Amino acid sequence: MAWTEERIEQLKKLWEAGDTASQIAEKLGDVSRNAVIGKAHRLGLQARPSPVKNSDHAEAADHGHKEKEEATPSVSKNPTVAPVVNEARKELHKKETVKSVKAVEAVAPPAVAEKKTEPAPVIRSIGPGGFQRQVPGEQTAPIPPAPPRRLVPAKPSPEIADKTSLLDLTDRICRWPMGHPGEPDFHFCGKPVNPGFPYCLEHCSVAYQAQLPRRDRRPTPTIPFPRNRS
DNA sequence: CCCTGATTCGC
DNA sequence: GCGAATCAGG
Repeated sequence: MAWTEERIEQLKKLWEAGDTASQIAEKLGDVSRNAVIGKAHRLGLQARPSPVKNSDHAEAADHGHKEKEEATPSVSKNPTVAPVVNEARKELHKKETVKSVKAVEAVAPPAVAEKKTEPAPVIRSIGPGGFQRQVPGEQTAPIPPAPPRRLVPAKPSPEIADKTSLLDLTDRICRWPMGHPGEPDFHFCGKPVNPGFPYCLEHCSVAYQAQLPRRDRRPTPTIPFPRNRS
């Protein structure tokens, strides 16, 4: 049966009232306990005391502490190590039952003071003169800004130096693109233009071709519109 | 063995 | 998104 509006409402109410998942499942009918739990999680309902979740019980209830508890003081608190330990535990649980804890500890190294401090790579843009700009949320200037006395126009790299860039284009020089936009050596032809055209003679011959008679033309291939998958 | 909730993962 | 299967503690 589907999760209708009403049933979701009942689920929320009963779950927050403290009913167990199986009780809720029974009251709603036509759903399993697992379905109730799954739905509750998907709805984001608050997690309630689970027997599996809290493994801190070692420190709270000290009475009758077994060697199992003293062997694993706070391993499950370490987020980087805990999954490994749990995985290893699952593996071992099938074969040996209890005493495997020490073996597990051997498998998982004592977490040698992992990175406590995140590097937190801050991306800053570089202002003129090479000083680093602050990012919007930043409170203190990261680097003492020491701009140079005056700004010198950067020289183009030698590969590009004699190439015709976008800024060099006039209506008298050929603007036929050489290479592909975005590539470092992209530039324009730059030769004198064929008067009245935006390109030089050579590139005009490429750009403008005589119209063939209709019957000799190749049909324009149809590019299929890509299916919109979701 | 029952109970519990949490998590995983194929559908 | 759904929920059976599974995990794991009480």
